[in-house]
Amino acid sequence: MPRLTRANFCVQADRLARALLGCTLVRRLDNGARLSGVIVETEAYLGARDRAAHSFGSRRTPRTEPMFGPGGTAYVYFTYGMHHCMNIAASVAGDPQAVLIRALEPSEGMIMMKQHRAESSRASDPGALPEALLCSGPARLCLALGIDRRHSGLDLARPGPIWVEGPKGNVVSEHGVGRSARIGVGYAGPWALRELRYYLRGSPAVSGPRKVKG
DNA sequence: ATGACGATTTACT
DNA sequence: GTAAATCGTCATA
Repeated sequence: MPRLTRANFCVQADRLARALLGCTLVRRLDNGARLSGVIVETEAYLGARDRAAHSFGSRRTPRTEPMFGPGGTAYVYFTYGMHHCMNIAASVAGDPQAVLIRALEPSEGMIMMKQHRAESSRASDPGALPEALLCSGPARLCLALGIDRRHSGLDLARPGPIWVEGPKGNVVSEHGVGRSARIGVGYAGPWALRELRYYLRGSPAVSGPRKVKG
Protein backbone atom coordinates (compact mmCIF):
# COMPACT_ATOMS: atom_id res chain seq x y z
CA MET A 1 0.00 0.00 0.00
CA PRO A 2 1.48 3.38 -1.04
CA ARG A 3 2.34 5.89 1.64
CA LEU A 4 0.88 9.37 1.53
CA THR A 5 3.40 11.93 0.29
CA ARG A 6 4.11 15.59 0.97
CA ALA A 7 1.80 16.57 -1.88
CA ASN A 8 -1.03 14.59 -0.29
CA PHE A 9 -0.61 16.43 3.02
CA CYS A 10 -0.10 19.96 1.67
CA VAL A 11 -3.78 20.76 1.15
CA GLN A 12 -6.35 22.71 3.17
CA ALA A 13 -7.09 21.03 6.51
CA ASP A 14 -10.77 20.40 5.83
CA ARG A 15 -9.89 18.65 2.60
CA LEU A 16 -7.16 16.59 4.26
CA ALA A 17 -9.49 15.65 7.12
CA ARG A 18 -11.89 14.12 4.64
CA ALA A 19 -9.17 12.53 2.50
CA LEU A 20 -7.68 10.76 5.52
CA LEU A 21 -10.89 8.82 6.15
CA GLY A 22 -10.32 5.27 4.99
CA CYS A 23 -6.53 5.64 5.05
CA THR A 24 -4.45 3.54 7.45
CA LEU A 25 -2.32 5.04 10.22
CA VAL A 26 0.70 2.82 10.80
CA ARG A 27 3.03 2.74 13.79
CA ARG A 28 6.26 0.74 13.85
CA LEU A 29 7.44 0.11 17.39
CA ASP A 30 11.11 -0.03 18.32
CA ASN A 31 10.74 -3.79 18.77
CA GLY A 32 9.58 -4.07 15.16
CA ALA A 33 5.91 -4.66 15.89
CA ARG A 34 3.54 -3.11 13.39
CA LEU A 35 0.35 -1.53 14.78
CA SER A 36 -2.24 0.01 12.51
CA GLY A 37 -5.84 1.03 12.05
CA VAL A 38 -8.14 2.60 9.49
CA ILE A 39 -8.83 6.27 10.16
CA VAL A 40 -12.58 6.64 10.71
CA GLU A 41 -12.86 10.02 12.44
CA THR A 42 -10.99 13.32 12.02
CA GLU A 43 -11.33 17.03 12.76
CA ALA A 44 -9.97 19.95 10.74
CA TYR A 45 -8.37 22.95 12.47
CA LEU A 46 -8.07 25.83 10.06
CA GLY A 47 -5.16 27.75 11.55
CA ALA A 48 -4.68 31.39 12.60
CA ARG A 49 -8.30 32.42 11.99
CA ASP A 50 -9.80 29.34 13.69
CA ARG A 51 -10.65 30.20 17.27
CA ALA A 52 -10.73 26.52 18.22
CA ALA A 53 -7.19 25.89 16.98
CA HIS A 54 -4.13 25.95 19.22
CA SER A 55 -2.59 28.12 16.53
CA PHE A 56 -5.38 30.73 16.71
CA GLY A 57 -3.98 34.20 16.14
CA SER A 58 -0.75 32.56 14.90
CA ARG A 59 0.12 31.69 18.49
CA ARG A 60 3.53 30.16 17.98
CA THR A 61 5.13 28.44 20.99
CA PRO A 62 7.42 25.44 21.48
CA ARG A 63 4.32 23.27 21.77
CA THR A 64 2.52 24.50 18.64
CA GLU A 65 5.64 24.82 16.51
CA PRO A 66 4.93 21.62 14.50
CA MET A 67 1.62 23.10 13.33
CA PHE A 68 3.69 25.68 11.43
CA GLY A 69 5.65 22.97 9.66
CA PRO A 70 4.86 21.67 6.17
CA GLY A 71 1.91 19.33 5.58
CA GLY A 72 2.69 15.90 6.99
CA THR A 73 4.34 17.15 10.18
CA ALA A 74 3.06 15.38 13.30
CA TYR A 75 1.75 17.60 16.09
CA VAL A 76 1.26 15.67 19.33
CA TYR A 77 0.18 17.51 22.46
CA PHE A 78 -0.36 16.56 26.09
CA THR A 79 -3.56 17.66 27.81
CA TYR A 80 -5.64 17.27 30.96
CA GLY A 81 -2.47 16.18 32.72
CA MET A 82 -2.74 12.66 31.33
CA HIS A 83 -3.67 12.41 27.67
CA HIS A 84 -1.89 12.74 24.33
CA CYS A 85 -3.60 13.67 21.06
CA MET A 86 -2.14 13.44 17.58
CA ASN A 87 -2.55 15.77 14.63
CA ILE A 88 -1.11 15.90 11.16
CA ALA A 89 -0.19 19.37 9.89
CA ALA A 90 -1.93 20.41 6.67
CA SER A 91 -1.30 23.16 4.12
CA VAL A 92 2.18 24.59 3.61
CA ALA A 93 4.93 25.62 6.05
CA GLY A 94 3.98 28.81 7.87
CA ASP A 95 0.21 28.17 7.64
CA PRO A 96 -0.64 26.42 10.96
CA GLN A 97 -3.51 24.17 9.88
CA ALA A 98 -3.84 20.61 11.16
CA VAL A 99 -6.07 17.56 11.31
CA LEU A 100 -6.78 15.84 14.63
CA ILE A 101 -6.99 12.06 14.34
CA ARG A 102 -9.94 11.12 16.55
CA ALA A 103 -10.50 7.42 15.95
CA LEU A 104 -9.20 4.31 14.20
CA GLU A 105 -10.68 0.95 13.42
CA PRO A 106 -7.83 -1.37 14.53
CA SER A 107 -6.41 -3.68 11.88
CA GLU A 108 -2.98 -4.88 13.07
CA GLY A 109 -1.40 -5.40 16.48
CA MET A 110 -4.52 -5.46 18.63
CA ILE A 111 -2.80 -7.61 21.24
CA MET A 112 -0.11 -4.96 21.69
CA MET A 113 -2.75 -2.22 21.70
CA LYS A 114 -4.56 -3.91 24.56
CA GLN A 115 -1.30 -4.13 26.48
CA HIS A 116 -0.66 -0.44 26.01
CA ARG A 117 -4.17 0.43 27.14
CA ALA A 118 -3.86 -1.87 30.14
CA GLU A 119 -0.48 -0.60 31.32
CA SER A 120 -1.65 2.92 31.97
CA SER A 121 -5.09 1.91 33.17
CA ARG A 122 -6.27 0.40 36.39
CA ALA A 123 -9.33 -0.79 34.54
CA SER A 124 -11.16 -3.88 35.62
CA ASP A 125 -10.38 -6.29 32.81
CA PRO A 126 -8.28 -4.75 30.01
CA GLY A 127 -8.20 -8.06 28.21
CA ALA A 128 -11.92 -7.75 27.74
CA LEU A 129 -11.64 -4.46 25.86
CA PRO A 130 -13.66 -4.71 22.61
CA GLU A 131 -11.43 -4.12 19.58
CA ALA A 132 -13.67 -1.36 18.31
CA LEU A 133 -12.97 0.65 21.46
CA LEU A 134 -9.17 0.28 21.47
CA CYS A 135 -8.63 3.40 19.35
CA SER A 136 -12.03 5.05 19.71
CA GLY A 137 -10.93 8.53 20.79
CA PRO A 138 -7.93 10.84 20.20
CA ALA A 139 -6.23 9.97 23.49
CA ARG A 140 -7.13 6.31 23.32
CA LEU A 141 -5.50 5.82 19.94
CA CYS A 142 -2.31 7.54 21.03
CA LEU A 143 -2.08 5.29 24.06
CA ALA A 144 -2.87 2.17 22.02
CA LEU A 145 -0.26 2.99 19.38
CA GLY A 146 2.37 4.21 21.84
CA ILE A 147 2.40 7.78 20.50
CA ASP A 148 3.41 10.71 22.72
CA ARG A 149 5.19 14.07 22.75
CA ARG A 150 8.43 12.49 21.58
CA HIS A 151 6.76 12.12 18.19
CA SER A 152 5.69 15.75 17.91
CA GLY A 153 7.52 17.38 15.01
CA LEU A 154 8.07 14.07 13.20
CA ASP A 155 7.76 14.25 9.42
CA LEU A 156 5.25 11.62 8.33
CA ALA A 157 6.17 12.15 4.68
CA ARG A 158 9.63 10.80 5.47
CA PRO A 159 10.69 7.30 6.58
CA GLY A 160 10.15 6.92 10.31
CA PRO A 161 8.14 5.15 13.04
CA ILE A 162 4.78 6.61 11.92
CA TRP A 163 3.22 7.00 8.49
CA VAL A 164 -0.09 6.91 6.60
CA GLU A 165 -1.03 4.49 3.84
CA GLY A 166 -3.55 5.23 1.10
CA PRO A 167 -7.11 3.92 1.23
CA LYS A 168 -7.90 0.46 -0.06
CA GLY A 169 -10.62 0.60 -2.65
CA ASN A 170 -13.57 2.92 -2.41
CA VAL A 171 -14.10 2.96 1.34
CA VAL A 172 -16.01 6.19 1.32
CA SER A 173 -18.78 4.92 -0.90
CA GLU A 174 -19.16 1.85 1.27
CA HIS A 175 -19.71 3.72 4.49
CA GLY A 176 -20.44 7.27 3.48
CA VAL A 177 -19.01 10.32 5.18
CA GLY A 178 -20.79 12.01 8.09
CA ARG A 179 -20.06 15.51 9.38
CA SER A 180 -20.73 17.39 12.60
CA ALA A 181 -19.43 20.18 14.79
CA ARG A 182 -16.08 19.47 16.43
CA ILE A 183 -16.05 17.94 19.89
CA GLY A 184 -14.86 19.71 23.03
CA VAL A 185 -14.39 23.17 21.55
CA GLY A 186 -17.40 24.97 23.01
CA TYR A 187 -15.17 27.91 23.94
CA ALA A 188 -14.63 28.78 20.27
CA GLY A 189 -17.83 30.77 19.70
CA PRO A 190 -19.01 30.67 16.08
CA TRP A 191 -16.13 28.40 15.14
CA ALA A 192 -17.51 25.74 17.47
CA LEU A 193 -20.53 25.43 15.21
CA ARG A 194 -18.67 24.80 11.96
CA GLU A 195 -19.03 21.22 10.74
CA LEU A 196 -15.35 20.34 10.64
CA ARG A 197 -15.57 16.85 12.12
CA TYR A 198 -15.61 14.02 9.59
CA TYR A 199 -16.37 10.36 10.22
CA LEU A 200 -17.22 7.15 8.43
CA ARG A 201 -20.84 6.29 8.94
CA GLY A 202 -21.42 2.86 10.33
CA SER A 203 -17.99 2.44 11.87
CA PRO A 204 -18.25 1.02 15.39
CA ALA A 205 -14.96 2.75 16.27
CA VAL A 206 -16.20 6.33 15.89
CA SER A 207 -15.89 8.15 19.21
CA GLY A 208 -17.99 10.50 21.28
CA PRO A 209 -21.55 11.65 20.76
CA ARG A 210 -22.73 9.81 17.71
CA LYS A 211 -26.09 11.38 18.25
CA VAL A 212 -25.68 13.41 15.08
CA LYS A 213 -28.01 12.05 12.45
CA GLY A 214 -26.41 9.58 10.11
C1' DA B 1 6.84 32.48 40.66
C1' DT B 2 2.06 31.76 40.18
C1' DG B 3 -2.48 30.49 38.56
C1' DA B 4 -5.94 29.12 35.17
C1' DC B 5 -7.04 25.95 31.86
C1' DG B 6 -7.59 22.35 28.81
C1' DA B 7 -8.96 19.61 20.75
C1' DT B 8 -10.26 13.72 27.32
C1' DT B 9 -11.43 9.58 29.68
C1' DT B 10 -13.28 7.07 33.29
C1' DA B 11 -16.01 6.15 37.13
C1' DC B 12 -19.86 6.95 39.65
C1' DT B 13 -24.94 8.69 41.15
C1' DG C 1 -26.56 12.66 33.69
C1' DT C 2 -22.09 14.84 36.79
C1' DA C 3 -17.42 14.86 38.68
C1' DA C 4 -12.72 13.64 39.42
C1' DA C 5 -8.20 12.76 37.85
C1' DT C 6 -3.72 15.36 37.03
C1' DC C 7 0.17 18.34 35.07
C1' DG C 8 2.35 20.68 31.00
C1' DT C 9 1.83 24.97 28.95
C1' DC C 10 1.37 29.75 28.65
C1' DA C 11 0.04 34.39 30.01
C1' DT C 12 0.75 37.51 33.65
C1' DA C 13 3.61 39.64 37.08
